[in-house]
Amino acid sequence: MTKPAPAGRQAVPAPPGGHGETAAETGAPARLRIGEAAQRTGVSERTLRYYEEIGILAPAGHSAGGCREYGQLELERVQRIRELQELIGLNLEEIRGVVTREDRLGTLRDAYHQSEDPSERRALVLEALEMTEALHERVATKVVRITDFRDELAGLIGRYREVLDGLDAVPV
Amino acid sequence: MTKPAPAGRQAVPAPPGGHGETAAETGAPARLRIGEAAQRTGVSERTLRYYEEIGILAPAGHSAGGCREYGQLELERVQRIRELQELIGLNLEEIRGVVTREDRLGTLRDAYHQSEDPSERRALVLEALEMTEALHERVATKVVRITDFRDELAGLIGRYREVLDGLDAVPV
DNA sequence: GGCGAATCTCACGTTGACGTAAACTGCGAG
DNA sequence: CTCGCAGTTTACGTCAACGTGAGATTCGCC
Repeated sequence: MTKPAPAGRQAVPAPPGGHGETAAETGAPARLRIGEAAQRTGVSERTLRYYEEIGILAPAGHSAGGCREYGQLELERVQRIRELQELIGLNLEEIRGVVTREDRLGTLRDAYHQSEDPSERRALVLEALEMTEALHERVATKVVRITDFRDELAGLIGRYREVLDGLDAVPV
Repeated sequence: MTKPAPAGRQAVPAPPGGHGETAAETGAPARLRIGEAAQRTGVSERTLRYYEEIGILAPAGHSAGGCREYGQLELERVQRIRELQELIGLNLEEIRGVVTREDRLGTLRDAYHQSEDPSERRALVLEALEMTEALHERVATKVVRITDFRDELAGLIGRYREVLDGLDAVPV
């Protein structure tokens, strides 16, 4: 990581497209190489390669020479991964479970899969639904706990302020 | 960890005191040895020793033979540490910063320190206040982000349900 | 087509937070 | 007194999630 980058909540800036030739013109959805992809997402290049290595993030494609290329989808996926990792506290193994299930579901939307066995498609959606519900449950619990904790801190701050006022009332 | 223990939100059960001899009688505030302390807090004995090793949790005292003894305060402190660790995502180094500052402030409450330099006491409280405010800020940000994420998941669940209903409408 | 910057693929190193095994000790029951 | 258990110190092992070169390739600009 060369530049820490506020790590805040700015959305991943879409790949360039300076004036008019965004994607609809070129057909190619504006790909980034690993260096810039790393900068935009705020992770290291090594991290992107590692994510690929363990199978949670594949580049959108490769250049003729073999350089990884990432599109908007992949950048957002990195954000998703980081969110699950830092915010929820999942490890990459658990994250793999989440994203692969989402991927399998994503293939459903592709037209050439519409012909598949309907009951199997139902099973896929159901599986994704159940996993999402489990994740939601987990997150909801965490929201409650962390909210409580925040309020405790607020109370603590109030008491500190009182003590401080008490001390100020009796100056040196 | 021998018994996983739901890891939920039950308060740390106070050390025994079977019938009437809680603490006011014996003078000693009901100490536990490391094995039971570990069980009650849901961490391993190694973890308790490790916390001591890195200076974030000292046992209340030792038995004649050198066994560590933990009281209610220490058990709660373990919970606090785990909360900061798992819920907020602080590492033990950061946690050390939090708890030691709280400790230094805690000595203020001890009567025999009332005589200290008032301006120094003010500085101590101020320091703890500022650190707590910084932590509160950090936690508040996290609350917002994780709440958003939870709501996103809820929306996702809704859409999955719709898709599923759509599939069910066209039975096999 | 040449050159410096960016990427590539191994492959070993690191760090935090413990796990785990070994050898020793204190102590209450039988 | 001995057995056995819970506890102690010391020290090496582990695992995830990358960090960090080394040496070979590729990119893109002059």
